[in-house]
Amino acid sequence: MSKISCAWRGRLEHLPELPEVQTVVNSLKKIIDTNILDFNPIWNKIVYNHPSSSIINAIKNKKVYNVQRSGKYIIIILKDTYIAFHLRMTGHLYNITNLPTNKYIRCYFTLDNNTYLVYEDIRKFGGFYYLKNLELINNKLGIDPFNKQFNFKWLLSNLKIKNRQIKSLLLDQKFICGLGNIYIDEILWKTKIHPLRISSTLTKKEIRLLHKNIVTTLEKSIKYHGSTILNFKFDNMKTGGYSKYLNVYNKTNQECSFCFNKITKIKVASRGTHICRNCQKI
DNA sequence: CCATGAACCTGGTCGC
DNA sequence: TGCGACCAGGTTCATG
Repeated sequence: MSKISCAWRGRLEHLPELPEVQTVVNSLKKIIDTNILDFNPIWNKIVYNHPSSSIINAIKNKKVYNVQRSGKYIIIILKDTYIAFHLRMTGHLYNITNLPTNKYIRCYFTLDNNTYLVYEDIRKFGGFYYLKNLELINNKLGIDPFNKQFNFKWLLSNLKIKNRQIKSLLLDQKFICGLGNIYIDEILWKTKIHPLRISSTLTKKEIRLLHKNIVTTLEKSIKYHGSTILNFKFDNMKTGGYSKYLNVYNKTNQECSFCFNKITKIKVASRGTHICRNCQKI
């Protein structure tokens, strides 16, 4: 039993943000062109915008055209229909040959290639929207960090017109989509910006570096398949490799790898926030 | 406009 | 050993 709880602890360590969601999307490309034979909503609130049982027939016999990412959403494109999954904190979406049995499976889709698309979630915060178009999702999301229009000029002008705590603003998916608690702490530490700094007061120089660090940090994490443990099973554990590159997140009381001062944990926008008080000054 | 906090959840941890 | 209190956190919503 101790082995199990240890595994679960590891599993909870990191939450899905843009790089993790992109990694999941990449791993689900293999379900493209399969047909959905059946949908089993195990937890009745798994579909955000409908009673889950009411969409079973609508999903049956639909072909998967594509799987892509919008912000932290996983968009599964079916004919005239979209499934927009959000993993929230503890969600896991994966394609597997043998249906696992555990109490955290919230729903699964049976595919016509003898595999299953399984959704597991301890805390039941995740789920999906069943949609006819992506308007609802698009209205929730600001610019994607990998959009060409997300450049230094965009960031400069948009930070200047806001008077918000920089961490709170970067957490806002309607401003920039895809960032979350972990990468924001890392990015602000790298840029030597205190998370409580007001966005409009950042200097050009800081914003230039901030822009660069947002893009490069996400790129590097995607390269290492994120820092989230993906498709967890006892006999086949896939782990994202980025965890070892984290500098401040979950490093309270450890040494800052730049100045060797101790990392402190504070509260910003009601989130646990990790900073080096020496590198990041208000 | 902006900040804060509750609600949604469950498992893990800590203090007694 | 166990029990209550509290924490974690992405997002939405209500409130000041």
